[in-house]
Amino acid sequence: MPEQPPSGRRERKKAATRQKIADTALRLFLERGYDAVGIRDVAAEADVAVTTVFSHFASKEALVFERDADFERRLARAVTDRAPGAPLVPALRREMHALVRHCLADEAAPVWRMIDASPALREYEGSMRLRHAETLAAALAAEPGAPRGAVACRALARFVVDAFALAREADDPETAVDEIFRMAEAAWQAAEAGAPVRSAT
Amino acid sequence: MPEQPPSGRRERKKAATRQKIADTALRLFLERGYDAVGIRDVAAEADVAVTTVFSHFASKEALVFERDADFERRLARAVTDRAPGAPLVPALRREMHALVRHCLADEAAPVWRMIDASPALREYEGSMRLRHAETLAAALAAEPGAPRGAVACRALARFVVDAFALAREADDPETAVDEIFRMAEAAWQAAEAGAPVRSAT
DNA sequence: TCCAATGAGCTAACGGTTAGTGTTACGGTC
DNA sequence: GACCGTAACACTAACCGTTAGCTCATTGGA
Repeated sequence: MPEQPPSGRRERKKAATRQKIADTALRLFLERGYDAVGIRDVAAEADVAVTTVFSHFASKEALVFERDADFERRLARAVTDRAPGAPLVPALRREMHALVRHCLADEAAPVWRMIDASPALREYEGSMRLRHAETLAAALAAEPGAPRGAVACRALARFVVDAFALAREADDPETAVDEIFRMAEAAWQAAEAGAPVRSAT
Repeated sequence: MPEQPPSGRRERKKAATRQKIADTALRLFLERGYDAVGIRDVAAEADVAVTTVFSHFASKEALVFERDADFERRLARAVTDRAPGAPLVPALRREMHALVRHCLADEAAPVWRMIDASPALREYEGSMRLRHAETLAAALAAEPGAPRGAVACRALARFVVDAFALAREADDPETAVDEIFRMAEAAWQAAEAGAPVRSAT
């Protein structure tokens, strides 16, 4: 395990720089609008070089979604860390309720308004969620009880992350989550019934 | 109907220019690789100005997906133009089979290989399909028989376009389409049963 | 103490995209 | 058949996100 050696000031400084960049960027974006702020503005305001920004974040859009690795982790854990024998889909539904509430009611509202206003950010979020769906699909495929095919797992995973996007835009997000998960539950059962995963003769 | 007036040379020339740009671009992309060809190369080879390229196509990626408005239309028509009383989901399934076959077996193979090789193109395809899903959702919502809520329509629509992406990547695309549409059928029925669309007392 | 690693910086560019400004050629109208 | 508005196209010159290539300096370990 050659992993912990650089444990000290170095790491702290790096993390501090990263945080400073992210905070500055978000502040500027909210103050002046995402499109009206350039990377060079962010770098200048955070007092770092442009290249430093890109050494911490892969793209301008990534500055906005700095915290969204949580989303990925929480969905996967809702599957893997649930009580033994607990049903799968309801566990995902509960987690999704929490995620939607979290991003919808919070002080996070201005951020989401900004995202909705920018096509670039919406597009970025879309492909980010797709990556999240693949992670979830992997977790589903690793489920011991009642295994479906890989395709069914990926389909359900996409359905679940789609639920997030749809609920966020719905008039009544809570109801929308429940509605979509009724569909997800049915789809998941149909995948079990219909595709015996080539193990039965 | 203020729509047909400019029917003449003007339109033909415009269409010809557009086609020449698209053909040139696709040829260059396939010859040298998508990333190795710049917009300036395309413009020069098609003997037009760079700004002309962008007056016909919204982005570099759009040059590759020139023909994919078909996809959107065919899905929507599979819903609206089917025989009266014919079941919805099987009609979509048949159309999806045709679409997958069309893009998979054809001489279109090199194009799809190119798309799969480029993150930019994959991302672009993703958000394009999302737009297609919205069109399909609108068609579903306009269905007279057994209306579901808008959320259910959007959810099914996304499920259907996701089917395309998943089938294209699956080992056995035909079987994958069938598998996913078994799930879709179940989901659609669950949406009917569960959400009475606030018309029953 | 010296070294290797690595974070951060600078300069300069590349490539997609857009404003701004003309210039033509077409199509409909008198 | 001359006339005018429109829209396609061209050209220049940039803007902006992103990257390459290189150097500097701090840090942690030998």
